[in-house]
Amino acid sequence: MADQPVPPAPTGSPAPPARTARERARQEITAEILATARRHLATDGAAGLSLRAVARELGFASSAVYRYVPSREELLTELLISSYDDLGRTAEAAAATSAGLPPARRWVAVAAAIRGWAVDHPHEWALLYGSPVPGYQAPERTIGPGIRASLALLGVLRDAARTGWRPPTTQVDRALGEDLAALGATLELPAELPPGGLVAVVAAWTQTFGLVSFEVFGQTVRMVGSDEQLFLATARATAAALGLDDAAPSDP
Amino acid sequence: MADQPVPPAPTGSPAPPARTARERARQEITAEILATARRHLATDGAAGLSLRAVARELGFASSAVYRYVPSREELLTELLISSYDDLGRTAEAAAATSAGLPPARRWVAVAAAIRGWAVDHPHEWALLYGSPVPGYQAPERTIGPGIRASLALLGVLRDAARTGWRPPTTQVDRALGEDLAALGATLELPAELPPGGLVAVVAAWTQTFGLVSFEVFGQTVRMVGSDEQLFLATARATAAALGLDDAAPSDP
DNA sequence: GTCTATAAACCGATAGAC
DNA sequence: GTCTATCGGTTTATAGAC
Repeated sequence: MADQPVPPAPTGSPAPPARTARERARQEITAEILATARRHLATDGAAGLSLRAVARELGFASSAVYRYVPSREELLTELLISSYDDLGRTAEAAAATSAGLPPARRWVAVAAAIRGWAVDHPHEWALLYGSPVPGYQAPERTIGPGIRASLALLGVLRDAARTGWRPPTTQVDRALGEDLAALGATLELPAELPPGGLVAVVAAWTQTFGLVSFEVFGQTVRMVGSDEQLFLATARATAAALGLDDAAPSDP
Repeated sequence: MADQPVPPAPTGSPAPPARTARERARQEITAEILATARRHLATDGAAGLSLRAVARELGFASSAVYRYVPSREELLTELLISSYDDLGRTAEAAAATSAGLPPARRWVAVAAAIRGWAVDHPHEWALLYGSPVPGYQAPERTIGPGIRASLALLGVLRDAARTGWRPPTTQVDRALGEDLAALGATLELPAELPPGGLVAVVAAWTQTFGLVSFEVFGQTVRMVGSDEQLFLATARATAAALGLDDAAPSDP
């Protein structure tokens, strides 16, 4: 559970100009609060997240926390965003690393990266993809980070589509077809890709995230000996169902 | 939210012998407690379920509840089991009703029944398939009811396999192959069905439940106009990926 | 079988002294 | 910027009278 201490320059840029010692301390303490809250997710879940408990563990009064975090709601939002970003970075890294591989291999690689993160951070996965937290409504600004991992996974298909891949298609009515066409545009899939092909994409996406949730939430417990092997085999099956190439293109 | 009052003979058997008025009252109050607790899931989630709140709403002292339910844990277990059973019955009914249809149609019918139940009972779905409740470990006796819906869905494949259907197969190593063979036996799938074919079955299963969870938990919000149409199209795509017949068998 | 009363905690949020 | 104190709630669970 060695959480990274969330360095002062989270965007990876070369250290912003200069900051007062005051502000640095502020950011450091805020980061500590977030890290502690993240740890508390494991024992109490998102619904049981308590500012007081965080303060207690950090050794200061509950009221002091309010100097850094305006409310419990905001703390939850920050947790949500930083977790989405962490998962998103992981998925994007796998997509980048696998850039040269055949599409089917890339699909499995990115899916496996998402699963790996989930298994390493089960309580954060629960925060992101589990039951909604009662009384909490995620604000709009969580949407961007929230789709990063999915975009990274589906980016594999976007890249494959650029070199001619087409998914199997399903018959859809006009209304759904239009919705799917818009969705395809958002994913930057080529316009030649028929809306009916997006159905298979949605199926593959939900298969991937669905099995991860099943595993993390204990639904597959003791079903097979190695959940990882089952996941990988399933990801390969889904890549095959999508018709993705599993071998390098036939140019020498 | 008209919950059924959980009739005294939940197994459907022809009303057990005779019971004292005492016992009847006991069961009725217990059922009322359960129904109220189920309603509370909507506002506070499973993690926030409170015996006291249930007692307050029912108009008696908190300590009185302990005459009917031994603990909060047990109440959660009863909720879990009765919800699993309710969903299971729904899925089984769809499987029975669709018995004469071609396998692909049956798959869609049972999947749609599961989704329908989830949309009608989102908070119970969250209890069954969402984040684990912190500090609560479901006892063994929840497993039986817990797999009813999945068995009903996969029973469509069992029936199809009896008339010759075979799924697309995926290469698996020996260890996973053995695990899958055992799983296939549990599902009463024909022994001729190769273990590598079980991978596609697992994928189809996780796709179905995964999309339902995505929808119920708000992950697909505003993605398309009709979540139901998207679900149905995806279920058809999954049935096609499994290679299920979509037309009646070719005997006159 | 239901009640009151109680123990021994917990929570978010704020006021105001220092 | 941190503290104490406080408001106004909340909880599980038990003891013991009726």
